[in-house]
Amino acid sequence: MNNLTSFKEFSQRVSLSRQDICREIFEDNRQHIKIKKEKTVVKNLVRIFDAALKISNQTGFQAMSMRSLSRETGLSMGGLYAYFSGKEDLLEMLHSIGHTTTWRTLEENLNGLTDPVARLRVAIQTHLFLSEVMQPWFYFSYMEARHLPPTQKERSKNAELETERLYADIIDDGVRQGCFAVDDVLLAASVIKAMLQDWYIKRWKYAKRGVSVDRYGLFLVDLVEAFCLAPEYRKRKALERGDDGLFGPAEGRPAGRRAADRGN
Amino acid sequence: MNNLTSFKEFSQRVSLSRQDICREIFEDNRQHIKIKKEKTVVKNLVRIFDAALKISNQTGFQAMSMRSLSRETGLSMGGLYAYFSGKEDLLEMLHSIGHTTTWRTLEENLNGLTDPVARLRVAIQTHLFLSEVMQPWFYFSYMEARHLPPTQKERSKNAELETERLYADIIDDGVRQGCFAVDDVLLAASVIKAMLQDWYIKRWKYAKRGVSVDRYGLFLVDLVEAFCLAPEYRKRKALERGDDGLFGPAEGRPAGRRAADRGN
DNA sequence: GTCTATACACAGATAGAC
DNA sequence: GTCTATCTGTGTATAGAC
Repeated sequence: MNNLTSFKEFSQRVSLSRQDICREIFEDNRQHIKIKKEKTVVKNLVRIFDAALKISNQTGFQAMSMRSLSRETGLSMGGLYAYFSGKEDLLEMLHSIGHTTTWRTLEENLNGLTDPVARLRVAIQTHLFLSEVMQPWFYFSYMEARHLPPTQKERSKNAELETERLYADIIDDGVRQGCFAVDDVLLAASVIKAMLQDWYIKRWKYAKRGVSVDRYGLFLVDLVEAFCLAPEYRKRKALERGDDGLFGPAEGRPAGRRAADRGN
Repeated sequence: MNNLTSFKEFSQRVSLSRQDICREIFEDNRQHIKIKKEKTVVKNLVRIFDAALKISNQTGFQAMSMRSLSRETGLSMGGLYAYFSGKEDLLEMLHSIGHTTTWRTLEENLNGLTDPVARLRVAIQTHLFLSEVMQPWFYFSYMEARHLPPTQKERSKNAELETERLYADIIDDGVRQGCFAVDDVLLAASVIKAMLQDWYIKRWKYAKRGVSVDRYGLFLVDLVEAFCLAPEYRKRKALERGDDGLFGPAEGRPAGRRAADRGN
Protein backbone atom coordinates (compact mmCIF):
# COMPACT_ATOMS: atom_id res chain seq x y z
CA MET A 1 0.00 0.00 0.00
CA ASN A 2 1.46 3.29 -1.01
CA ASN A 3 -1.56 5.58 -0.53
CA LEU A 4 -1.21 7.06 -4.00
CA THR A 5 -4.14 7.59 -6.29
CA SER A 6 -4.81 9.08 -9.70
CA PHE A 7 -6.27 12.43 -10.66
CA LYS A 8 -9.13 10.73 -12.42
CA GLU A 9 -10.14 8.86 -9.30
CA PHE A 10 -9.80 12.01 -7.22
CA SER A 11 -11.86 14.26 -9.45
CA GLN A 12 -14.68 11.72 -9.66
CA ARG A 13 -14.66 11.30 -5.92
CA VAL A 14 -14.71 14.99 -4.94
CA SER A 15 -16.86 16.09 -7.89
CA LEU A 16 -16.66 19.86 -7.54
CA SER A 17 -18.58 21.32 -10.46
CA ARG A 18 -18.80 25.04 -11.14
CA GLN A 19 -22.44 24.83 -10.14
CA ASP A 20 -21.51 23.33 -6.78
CA ILE A 21 -19.00 26.09 -6.15
CA CYS A 22 -21.42 28.83 -7.16
CA ARG A 23 -24.17 27.39 -5.00
CA GLU A 24 -21.88 27.50 -2.01
CA ILE A 25 -20.90 31.07 -2.78
CA PHE A 26 -24.58 31.99 -3.06
CA GLU A 27 -25.31 30.53 0.33
CA ASP A 28 -22.43 32.44 1.89
CA ASN A 29 -23.49 35.73 0.29
CA ARG A 30 -27.28 35.85 0.35
CA GLN A 31 -27.16 39.25 2.04
CA HIS A 32 -25.43 40.99 -0.85
CA ILE A 33 -27.35 39.33 -3.67
CA LYS A 34 -30.60 41.02 -4.65
CA ILE A 35 -32.03 38.12 -6.64
CA LYS A 36 -33.59 35.37 -4.58
CA LYS A 37 -34.45 32.47 -6.87
CA GLU A 38 -31.61 29.98 -6.43
CA LYS A 39 -31.83 28.51 -9.90
CA THR A 40 -31.50 31.94 -11.54
CA VAL A 41 -28.73 33.04 -9.23
CA VAL A 42 -26.61 29.93 -9.69
CA LYS A 43 -27.02 30.03 -13.45
CA ASN A 44 -25.86 33.65 -13.61
CA LEU A 45 -23.14 33.29 -10.99
CA VAL A 46 -21.58 30.55 -13.10
CA ARG A 47 -21.53 32.91 -16.07
CA ILE A 48 -20.19 35.78 -13.98
CA PHE A 49 -17.39 33.83 -12.31
CA ASP A 50 -16.42 32.06 -15.51
CA ALA A 51 -16.10 35.39 -17.25
CA ALA A 52 -14.47 37.19 -14.33
CA LEU A 53 -11.84 34.49 -13.89
CA LYS A 54 -11.19 34.33 -17.62
CA ILE A 55 -10.65 38.06 -18.01
CA SER A 56 -8.89 38.58 -14.67
CA ASN A 57 -6.49 35.71 -15.10
CA GLN A 58 -5.48 37.09 -18.48
CA THR A 59 -5.10 40.76 -17.65
CA GLY A 60 -5.62 41.21 -13.93
CA PHE A 61 -8.69 41.98 -11.90
CA GLN A 62 -7.98 45.69 -11.80
CA ALA A 63 -7.82 45.83 -15.58
CA MET A 64 -11.13 44.02 -15.97
CA SER A 65 -13.77 46.66 -16.56
CA MET A 66 -17.41 46.19 -15.72
CA ARG A 67 -18.07 46.83 -19.40
CA SER A 68 -15.93 43.90 -20.47
CA LEU A 69 -17.49 41.70 -17.81
CA SER A 70 -20.90 42.71 -19.10
CA ARG A 71 -19.89 41.86 -22.66
CA GLU A 72 -18.44 38.46 -21.66
CA THR A 73 -21.37 37.40 -19.46
CA GLY A 74 -24.08 38.65 -21.76
CA LEU A 75 -25.64 40.48 -18.82
CA SER A 76 -26.03 44.24 -18.85
CA MET A 77 -24.01 46.47 -16.52
CA GLY A 78 -27.10 47.18 -14.47
CA GLY A 79 -27.92 43.51 -14.34
CA LEU A 80 -24.53 42.63 -12.92
CA TYR A 81 -25.03 44.87 -9.92
CA ALA A 82 -27.90 42.66 -8.81
CA TYR A 83 -25.29 39.99 -7.94
CA PHE A 84 -22.72 42.06 -6.11
CA SER A 85 -22.69 45.54 -4.67
CA GLY A 86 -19.47 46.56 -6.41
CA LYS A 87 -16.20 45.35 -7.79
CA GLU A 88 -14.77 44.94 -4.28
CA ASP A 89 -17.55 42.56 -3.38
CA LEU A 90 -16.90 40.50 -6.45
CA LEU A 91 -13.22 40.37 -5.52
CA GLU A 92 -14.03 39.06 -2.09
CA MET A 93 -16.37 36.39 -3.43
CA LEU A 94 -13.70 35.23 -5.85
CA HIS A 95 -11.26 34.90 -3.00
CA SER A 96 -13.38 33.39 -0.29
CA ILE A 97 -14.04 29.99 -1.79
CA GLY A 98 -10.48 28.72 -2.33
CA HIS A 99 -9.15 28.45 1.16
CA THR A 100 -12.24 26.96 2.79
CA THR A 101 -12.50 24.31 0.08
CA THR A 102 -8.81 23.45 0.36
CA TRP A 103 -8.96 23.09 4.09
CA ARG A 104 -12.12 20.99 4.03
CA THR A 105 -10.83 18.72 1.27
CA LEU A 106 -7.49 18.17 2.98
CA GLU A 107 -9.16 17.30 6.27
CA GLU A 108 -11.58 14.90 4.60
CA ASN A 109 -8.77 13.12 2.80
CA LEU A 110 -6.35 12.96 5.70
CA ASN A 111 -8.98 11.92 8.17
CA GLY A 112 -8.13 8.53 9.65
CA LEU A 113 -4.57 8.43 8.33
CA THR A 114 -1.97 8.29 11.07
CA ASP A 115 1.27 7.25 9.41
CA PRO A 116 3.21 10.46 8.65
CA VAL A 117 4.60 9.09 5.38
CA ALA A 118 1.10 8.31 4.16
CA ARG A 119 -0.24 11.63 5.44
CA LEU A 120 2.44 13.57 3.60
CA ARG A 121 1.81 11.71 0.36
CA VAL A 122 -1.93 12.15 0.55
CA ALA A 123 -1.68 15.81 1.52
CA ILE A 124 0.55 16.59 -1.45
CA GLN A 125 -1.58 14.67 -3.92
CA THR A 126 -4.89 15.95 -2.61
CA HIS A 127 -3.68 19.53 -2.57
CA LEU A 128 -2.28 19.25 -6.07
CA PHE A 129 -5.34 17.57 -7.53
CA LEU A 130 -7.66 20.08 -5.92
CA SER A 131 -5.63 22.92 -7.40
CA GLU A 132 -6.07 21.26 -10.77
CA VAL A 133 -9.84 20.97 -10.43
CA MET A 134 -10.09 24.57 -9.28
CA GLN A 135 -7.16 25.96 -11.24
CA PRO A 136 -8.69 29.33 -12.20
CA TRP A 137 -9.68 30.01 -8.59
CA PHE A 138 -6.28 29.09 -7.20
CA TYR A 139 -4.49 31.14 -9.84
CA PHE A 140 -6.71 34.09 -9.11
CA SER A 141 -6.20 33.91 -5.35
CA TYR A 142 -2.46 33.69 -5.74
CA MET A 143 -2.11 36.54 -8.20
CA GLU A 144 -4.68 38.96 -6.80
CA ALA A 145 -3.98 38.53 -3.08
CA ARG A 146 -1.87 41.67 -2.95
CA HIS A 147 -4.69 43.83 -4.27
CA LEU A 148 -6.92 42.98 -1.35
CA PRO A 149 -7.74 45.56 1.32
CA PRO A 150 -5.51 45.15 4.40
CA THR A 151 -7.82 43.01 6.53
CA GLN A 152 -8.43 40.46 3.81
CA LYS A 153 -4.80 40.56 2.78
CA GLU A 154 -3.92 39.51 6.30
CA ARG A 155 -6.45 36.72 6.08
CA SER A 156 -4.86 35.56 2.85
CA LYS A 157 -1.39 35.50 4.40
CA ASN A 158 -2.74 33.50 7.31
CA ALA A 159 -4.21 30.98 4.90
CA GLU A 160 -0.75 30.51 3.43
CA LEU A 161 0.73 30.03 6.88
CA GLU A 162 -1.99 27.63 7.98
CA THR A 163 -1.61 25.20 5.12
CA GLU A 164 2.14 25.43 5.52
CA ARG A 165 1.63 24.57 9.18
CA LEU A 166 -0.31 21.50 8.14
CA TYR A 167 2.68 20.19 6.22
CA ALA A 168 5.07 21.15 8.98
CA ASP A 169 2.96 19.28 11.53
CA ILE A 170 2.98 16.14 9.44
CA ILE A 171 6.75 16.30 9.05
CA ASP A 172 7.23 17.05 12.74
CA ASP A 173 5.23 13.96 13.62
CA GLY A 174 7.34 11.92 11.27
CA VAL A 175 10.56 13.20 12.79
CA ARG A 176 9.32 12.30 16.26
CA GLN A 177 8.34 8.84 15.08
CA GLY A 178 11.65 8.34 13.31
CA CYS A 179 10.42 7.92 9.75
CA PHE A 180 11.55 11.40 8.71
CA ALA A 181 14.89 13.10 9.28
CA VAL A 182 14.57 16.82 8.62
CA ASP A 183 16.26 19.60 10.48
CA ASP A 184 14.43 22.63 9.18
CA VAL A 185 10.85 21.43 9.12
CA LEU A 186 9.29 24.81 8.40
CA LEU A 187 11.51 25.44 5.40
CA ALA A 188 10.69 21.99 4.11
CA ALA A 189 7.00 22.81 4.37
CA SER A 190 7.59 26.14 2.62
CA VAL A 191 9.19 24.64 -0.44
CA ILE A 192 6.54 21.93 -0.65
CA LYS A 193 3.99 24.74 -0.89
CA ALA A 194 6.11 26.53 -3.48
CA MET A 195 6.29 23.45 -5.66
CA LEU A 196 2.56 22.82 -5.34
CA GLN A 197 1.82 26.39 -6.35
CA ASP A 198 4.08 26.22 -9.37
CA TRP A 199 1.72 23.67 -10.88
CA TYR A 200 -1.24 26.01 -11.13
CA ILE A 201 0.76 29.19 -11.70
CA LYS A 202 2.83 27.89 -14.62
CA ARG A 203 0.24 25.63 -16.12
CA TRP A 204 1.09 26.89 -19.60
CA LYS A 205 4.58 25.44 -19.19
CA TYR A 206 3.53 22.00 -18.05
CA ALA A 207 0.74 21.84 -20.60
CA LYS A 208 3.11 22.75 -23.42
CA ARG A 209 5.37 19.90 -22.39
CA GLY A 210 2.60 17.38 -21.86
CA VAL A 211 3.35 16.86 -18.18
CA SER A 212 0.23 15.38 -16.59
CA VAL A 213 -0.89 16.27 -13.10
CA ASP A 214 -0.42 12.63 -12.10
CA ARG A 215 3.17 12.71 -13.19
CA TYR A 216 3.82 15.99 -11.42
CA GLY A 217 2.28 14.64 -8.23
CA LEU A 218 4.37 11.49 -8.24
CA PHE A 219 7.46 13.53 -8.97
CA LEU A 220 6.76 15.78 -5.98
CA VAL A 221 6.15 12.88 -3.63
CA ASP A 222 9.36 11.31 -4.82
CA LEU A 223 11.39 14.46 -4.36
CA VAL A 224 9.96 15.26 -0.97
CA GLU A 225 10.54 11.74 0.25
CA ALA A 226 14.12 11.77 -1.03
CA PHE A 227 14.68 14.74 1.20
CA CYS A 228 12.55 13.87 4.21
CA LEU A 229 12.68 10.11 4.70
CA ALA A 230 15.06 8.75 7.29
CA PRO A 231 17.72 6.51 5.70
CA GLU A 232 16.17 3.20 6.78
CA TYR A 233 12.84 4.26 5.31
CA ARG A 234 14.47 5.36 2.12
CA LYS A 235 15.92 1.89 1.68
CA ARG A 236 12.56 0.30 2.36
CA LYS A 237 11.01 2.51 -0.30
CA ALA A 238 13.70 1.55 -2.78
CA LEU A 239 12.87 -2.10 -2.27
CA GLU A 240 9.16 -1.51 -2.82
CA ARG A 241 9.87 0.12 -6.17
CA GLY A 242 8.71 -1.50 -9.36
CA ASP A 243 5.83 -3.50 -7.92
CA ASP A 244 3.50 -0.93 -6.38
CA GLY A 245 1.08 -1.69 -9.21
CA LEU A 246 -0.13 1.86 -9.65
CA PHE A 247 -1.03 2.76 -13.23
CA GLY A 248 0.78 -0.33 -14.44
CA PRO A 249 4.49 -0.52 -15.09
CA ALA A 250 5.16 2.28 -17.56
CA GLU A 251 2.48 4.74 -18.62
CA GLY A 252 1.56 7.77 -16.60
CA ARG A 253 4.11 7.36 -13.87
CA PRO A 254 7.54 8.88 -13.66
CA ALA A 255 10.58 6.70 -13.21
CA GLY A 256 11.46 8.92 -10.28
CA ARG A 257 14.70 8.10 -8.54
CA ARG A 258 14.55 4.46 -9.39
CA ALA A 259 18.02 4.30 -10.91
CA ALA A 260 19.50 6.06 -7.92
CA ASP A 261 17.68 4.00 -5.36
CA ARG A 262 18.75 0.73 -6.89
CA GLY A 263 22.29 1.79 -6.14
CA ASN A 264 21.63 2.25 -2.46
CA MET B 1 36.06 22.81 -1.43
CA ASN B 2 32.32 23.11 -1.57
CA ASN B 3 31.89 26.14 -3.89
CA LEU B 4 29.51 27.81 -1.48
CA THR B 5 29.73 31.44 -0.58
CA SER B 6 27.81 33.98 1.51
CA PHE B 7 25.35 36.63 0.42
CA LYS B 8 27.61 39.31 1.87
CA GLU B 9 30.54 38.21 -0.25
CA PHE B 10 28.29 37.98 -3.31
CA SER B 11 26.70 41.39 -2.97
CA GLN B 12 30.06 43.06 -2.48
CA ARG B 13 31.47 41.30 -5.49
CA VAL B 14 28.67 42.02 -7.95
CA SER B 15 27.86 45.47 -6.54
CA LEU B 16 24.69 46.29 -8.43
CA SER B 17 23.53 49.65 -7.12
CA ARG B 18 20.29 51.28 -8.24
CA GLN B 19 22.41 53.86 -10.04
CA ASP B 20 24.20 51.12 -11.97
CA ILE B 21 20.91 49.59 -12.99
CA CYS B 22 19.41 52.90 -14.04
CA ARG B 23 22.51 53.83 -16.01
CA GLU B 24 22.19 50.62 -17.97
CA ILE B 25 18.51 51.23 -18.59
CA PHE B 26 19.33 54.74 -19.79
CA GLU B 27 21.87 53.41 -22.27
CA ASP B 28 19.38 50.88 -23.61
CA ASN B 29 16.63 53.50 -24.00
CA ARG B 30 18.26 56.72 -25.15
CA GLN B 31 15.82 56.91 -28.07
CA HIS B 32 12.75 57.27 -25.87
CA ILE B 33 14.25 59.61 -23.29
CA LYS B 34 14.05 63.30 -24.12
CA ILE B 35 16.58 64.49 -21.56
CA LYS B 36 20.19 64.00 -22.57
CA LYS B 37 22.40 64.85 -19.58
CA GLU B 38 23.31 61.50 -18.04
CA LYS B 39 23.66 62.77 -14.50
CA THR B 40 20.17 64.26 -14.52
CA VAL B 41 18.62 61.25 -16.19
CA VAL B 42 20.15 58.72 -13.83
CA LYS B 43 19.19 60.75 -10.78
CA ASN B 44 15.56 60.96 -11.91
CA LEU B 45 15.35 57.41 -13.20
CA VAL B 46 16.36 56.18 -9.77
CA ARG B 47 13.51 58.16 -8.26
CA ILE B 48 11.07 57.02 -10.92
CA PHE B 49 11.91 53.32 -10.69
CA ASP B 50 12.06 53.38 -6.91
CA ALA B 51 8.62 54.90 -6.79
CA ALA B 52 7.17 52.79 -9.61
CA LEU B 53 8.37 49.54 -8.06
CA LYS B 54 7.17 50.59 -4.63
CA ILE B 55 3.66 51.47 -5.78
CA SER B 56 3.35 48.68 -8.34
CA ASN B 57 4.56 45.98 -6.02
CA GLN B 58 1.99 47.05 -3.46
CA THR B 59 -1.04 47.52 -5.65
CA GLY B 60 -0.13 46.43 -9.17
CA PHE B 61 1.17 48.36 -12.14
CA GLN B 62 -2.27 48.86 -13.64
CA ALA B 63 -3.51 50.45 -10.44
CA MET B 64 -0.58 52.84 -10.26
CA SER B 65 -1.77 56.16 -11.67
CA MET B 66 0.58 58.67 -13.23
CA ARG B 67 -0.66 61.05 -10.57
CA SER B 68 0.46 58.82 -7.73
CA LEU B 69 3.78 58.26 -9.48
CA SER B 70 4.13 62.01 -9.80
CA ARG B 71 3.40 62.48 -6.10
CA GLU B 72 5.87 59.77 -5.04
CA THR B 73 8.72 60.93 -7.29
CA GLY B 74 8.27 64.64 -6.68
CA LEU B 75 8.25 65.19 -10.43
CA SER B 76 5.23 66.68 -12.17
CA MET B 77 3.10 64.64 -14.55
CA GLY B 78 4.48 66.58 -17.51
CA GLY B 79 7.98 66.08 -16.22
CA LEU B 80 7.60 62.32 -16.06
CA TYR B 81 6.78 62.11 -19.76
CA ALA B 82 10.27 63.37 -20.54
CA TYR B 83 11.58 59.98 -19.35
CA PHE B 84 9.20 57.63 -21.11
CA SER B 85 6.67 58.04 -23.86
CA GLY B 86 3.85 56.42 -21.91
CA LYS B 87 2.97 53.89 -19.28
CA GLU B 88 3.62 51.02 -21.66
CA ASP B 89 7.16 52.23 -22.18
CA LEU B 90 7.71 52.37 -18.45
CA LEU B 91 6.39 48.84 -18.14
CA GLU B 92 8.84 47.60 -20.72
CA MET B 93 11.77 49.33 -19.07
CA LEU B 94 10.85 47.80 -15.74
CA HIS B 95 10.81 44.38 -17.34
CA SER B 96 13.81 44.51 -19.59
CA ILE B 97 16.56 44.69 -17.02
CA GLY B 98 15.86 41.55 -14.98
CA HIS B 99 16.46 38.80 -17.47
CA THR B 100 19.59 40.24 -19.09
CA THR B 101 21.18 40.83 -15.70
CA THR B 102 20.31 37.33 -14.50
CA TRP B 103 21.73 35.73 -17.58
CA ARG B 104 24.93 37.76 -17.50
CA THR B 105 25.48 37.18 -13.78
CA LEU B 106 24.91 33.45 -14.06
CA GLU B 107 27.33 33.17 -16.96
CA GLU B 108 29.98 35.19 -15.18
CA ASN B 109 29.72 33.07 -12.07
CA LEU B 110 29.57 29.71 -13.79
CA ASN B 111 32.36 30.54 -16.20
CA GLY B 112 35.25 28.14 -15.74
CA LEU B 113 33.36 25.67 -13.56
CA THR B 114 33.08 22.25 -15.09
CA ASP B 115 32.02 19.91 -12.29
CA PRO B 116 28.21 19.59 -12.50
CA VAL B 117 27.82 19.42 -8.72
CA ALA B 118 29.72 22.68 -8.34
CA ARG B 119 27.87 24.28 -11.24
CA LEU B 120 24.50 23.39 -9.76
CA ARG B 121 25.44 24.77 -6.36
CA VAL B 122 26.81 27.98 -7.78
CA ALA B 123 23.87 28.47 -10.14
CA ILE B 124 21.36 28.13 -7.31
CA GLN B 125 23.24 30.41 -4.97
CA THR B 126 24.04 33.04 -7.59
CA HIS B 127 20.47 33.08 -8.84
CA LEU B 128 19.08 33.34 -5.33
CA PHE B 129 21.48 36.06 -4.22
CA LEU B 130 20.85 38.08 -7.35
CA SER B 131 17.12 37.87 -6.75
CA GLU B 132 17.77 39.23 -3.27
CA VAL B 133 19.83 42.17 -4.51
CA MET B 134 17.23 42.99 -7.14
CA GLN B 135 14.17 41.80 -5.23
CA PRO B 136 11.75 44.54 -6.33
CA TRP B 137 12.66 44.02 -9.97
CA PHE B 138 12.25 40.26 -9.81
CA TYR B 139 8.98 40.52 -7.94
CA PHE B 140 7.69 42.99 -10.48
CA SER B 141 8.68 40.85 -13.46
CA TYR B 142 7.05 37.80 -11.96
CA MET B 143 3.79 39.47 -11.03
CA GLU B 144 3.31 41.76 -14.00
CA ALA B 145 4.40 39.40 -16.78
CA ARG B 146 0.83 38.53 -17.68
CA HIS B 147 -0.07 42.18 -18.29
CA LEU B 148 2.48 42.50 -21.06
CA PRO B 149 1.40 42.81 -24.70
CA PRO B 150 1.58 39.44 -26.50
CA THR B 151 5.03 39.79 -28.03
CA GLN B 152 6.71 40.70 -24.78
CA LYS B 153 4.69 38.12 -22.91
CA GLU B 154 6.16 35.52 -25.20
CA ARG B 155 9.62 36.90 -24.51
CA SER B 156 8.97 36.61 -20.81
CA LYS B 157 7.89 33.00 -21.10
CA ASN B 158 11.01 32.25 -23.11
CA ALA B 159 13.12 33.77 -20.37
CA GLU B 160 11.55 31.33 -17.92
CA LEU B 161 12.26 28.43 -20.26
CA GLU B 162 15.84 29.54 -20.91
CA THR B 163 16.91 29.70 -17.29
CA GLU B 164 15.14 26.44 -16.68
CA ARG B 165 17.12 25.01 -19.58
CA LEU B 166 20.31 26.16 -17.90
CA TYR B 167 19.51 24.07 -14.82
CA ALA B 168 18.41 21.13 -16.94
CA ASP B 169 21.67 21.22 -18.90
CA ILE B 170 23.73 21.17 -15.73
CA ILE B 171 21.79 18.20 -14.39
CA ASP B 172 21.98 16.41 -17.74
CA ASP B 173 25.74 16.79 -17.70
CA GLY B 174 25.85 15.40 -14.21
CA VAL B 175 23.75 12.41 -15.15
CA ARG B 176 26.04 11.67 -18.08
CA GLN B 177 29.09 11.95 -15.84
CA GLY B 178 27.50 9.77 -13.18
CA CYS B 179 27.43 12.23 -10.29
CA PHE B 180 23.67 12.81 -10.60
CA ALA B 181 20.90 10.25 -10.88
CA VAL B 182 17.72 11.94 -12.04
CA ASP B 183 15.11 10.55 -14.37
CA ASP B 184 13.02 13.59 -15.09
CA VAL B 185 15.61 16.28 -15.54
CA LEU B 186 13.26 18.94 -16.83
CA LEU B 187 10.87 18.56 -13.92
CA ALA B 188 13.80 18.76 -11.53
CA ALA B 189 14.84 22.03 -13.17
CA SER B 190 11.25 23.31 -12.96
CA VAL B 191 10.93 22.84 -9.24
CA ILE B 192 14.37 24.35 -8.63
CA LYS B 193 13.06 27.46 -10.37
CA ALA B 194 9.86 27.35 -8.34
CA MET B 195 11.78 27.21 -5.08
CA LEU B 196 14.09 30.03 -6.14
CA GLN B 197 11.11 32.18 -7.04
CA ASP B 198 9.40 31.55 -3.74
CA TRP B 199 12.18 33.42 -2.01
CA TYR B 200 11.46 36.74 -3.67
CA ILE B 201 7.72 36.27 -4.01
CA LYS B 202 7.06 35.41 -0.36
CA ARG B 203 9.72 37.58 1.17
CA TRP B 204 7.28 38.73 3.85
CA LYS B 205 7.06 35.17 5.10
CA TYR B 206 10.75 34.50 5.34
CA ALA B 207 11.44 37.94 6.79
CA LYS B 208 8.80 37.43 9.48
CA ARG B 209 10.48 34.21 10.49
CA GLY B 210 14.02 35.54 10.36
CA VAL B 211 15.15 33.15 7.65
CA SER B 212 18.27 34.65 6.06
CA VAL B 213 19.01 34.34 2.37
CA ASP B 214 22.15 32.38 3.24
CA ARG B 215 20.14 29.85 5.14
CA TYR B 216 17.58 29.53 2.40
CA GLY B 217 20.32 29.03 -0.18
CA LEU B 218 22.04 26.30 1.80
CA PHE B 219 18.72 24.62 2.41
CA LEU B 220 17.96 24.59 -1.32
CA VAL B 221 21.36 23.20 -2.23
CA ASP B 222 20.91 20.53 0.37
CA LEU B 223 17.45 19.57 -0.81
CA VAL B 224 18.39 19.54 -4.48
CA GLU B 225 21.44 17.42 -3.80
CA ALA B 226 19.45 14.97 -1.71
CA PHE B 227 17.31 14.42 -4.76
CA CYS B 228 19.87 14.67 -7.55
CA LEU B 229 23.12 13.20 -6.31
CA ALA B 230 23.96 9.64 -7.23
CA PRO B 231 24.21 7.40 -4.15
CA GLU B 232 28.03 7.25 -4.05
CA TYR B 233 28.21 11.01 -4.20
CA ARG B 234 25.63 11.36 -1.49
CA LYS B 235 27.77 9.26 0.79
CA ARG B 236 30.84 11.30 -0.03
CA LYS B 237 28.92 14.46 0.83
CA ALA B 238 27.81 12.98 4.14
CA LEU B 239 31.42 12.34 5.06
CA GLU B 240 32.46 15.90 4.19
CA ARG B 241 29.82 17.27 6.53
CA GLY B 242 30.83 19.16 9.63
CA ASP B 243 34.24 20.33 8.43
CA ASP B 244 33.49 22.38 5.36
CA GLY B 245 34.49 25.46 7.36
CA LEU B 246 31.87 27.77 5.87
CA PHE B 247 30.49 30.34 8.31
CA GLY B 248 31.99 28.39 11.22
CA PRO B 249 30.25 25.52 12.91
CA ALA B 250 26.90 26.92 13.95
CA GLU B 251 25.77 30.43 13.04
CA GLY B 252 24.17 31.27 9.73
CA ARG B 253 24.10 27.76 8.33
CA PRO B 254 21.32 25.28 8.49
CA ALA B 255 21.88 21.87 9.93
CA GLY B 256 20.46 20.53 6.71
CA ARG B 257 20.22 16.79 6.47
CA ARG B 258 23.13 16.22 8.77
CA ALA B 259 21.26 13.89 11.10
CA ALA B 260 19.93 11.86 8.22
CA ASP B 261 23.21 11.62 6.43
CA ARG B 262 25.06 10.41 9.48
CA GLY B 263 22.79 7.41 9.39
CA ASN B 264 23.85 6.51 5.86
C1' DG C 1 -35.15 40.18 -13.14
C1' DT C 2 -33.10 42.64 -16.64
C1' DC C 3 -32.24 46.52 -19.59
C1' DT C 4 -31.07 51.52 -21.29
C1' DA C 5 -29.39 55.82 -20.38
C1' DT C 6 -26.70 58.68 -17.86
C1' DA C 7 -23.95 60.84 -13.87
C1' DC C 8 -19.65 62.12 -12.60
C1' DA C 9 -14.87 60.77 -11.00
C1' DC C 10 -10.46 59.87 -12.58
C1' DA C 11 -7.40 57.91 -15.94
C1' DG C 12 -3.41 58.99 -19.43
C1' DA C 13 -1.51 62.29 -22.18
C1' DT C 14 -0.04 66.93 -24.17
C1' DA C 15 0.69 72.09 -25.07
C1' DG C 16 2.90 75.84 -23.89
C1' DA C 17 4.66 78.91 -20.01
C1' DC C 18 8.77 79.44 -17.34
C1' DG D 1 14.58 70.60 -17.87
C1' DT D 2 10.42 71.15 -15.36
C1' DC D 3 5.86 72.81 -14.29
C1' DT D 4 0.69 74.11 -14.65
C1' DA D 5 -3.43 73.74 -16.93
C1' DT D 6 -6.35 71.24 -19.63
C1' DC D 7 -8.21 67.84 -23.20
C1' DT D 8 -10.49 63.59 -23.95
C1' DG D 9 -11.49 58.81 -23.08
C1' DT D 10 -12.88 55.34 -19.92
C1' DG D 11 -14.03 53.78 -15.35
C1' DT D 12 -17.73 52.51 -11.70
C1' DA D 13 -22.17 52.96 -10.32
C1' DT D 14 -27.19 54.04 -10.29
C1' DA D 15 -32.10 55.50 -11.52
C1' DG D 16 -35.94 54.28 -13.59
C1' DA D 17 -38.24 52.01 -17.73
C1' DC D 18 -39.88 47.50 -19.13
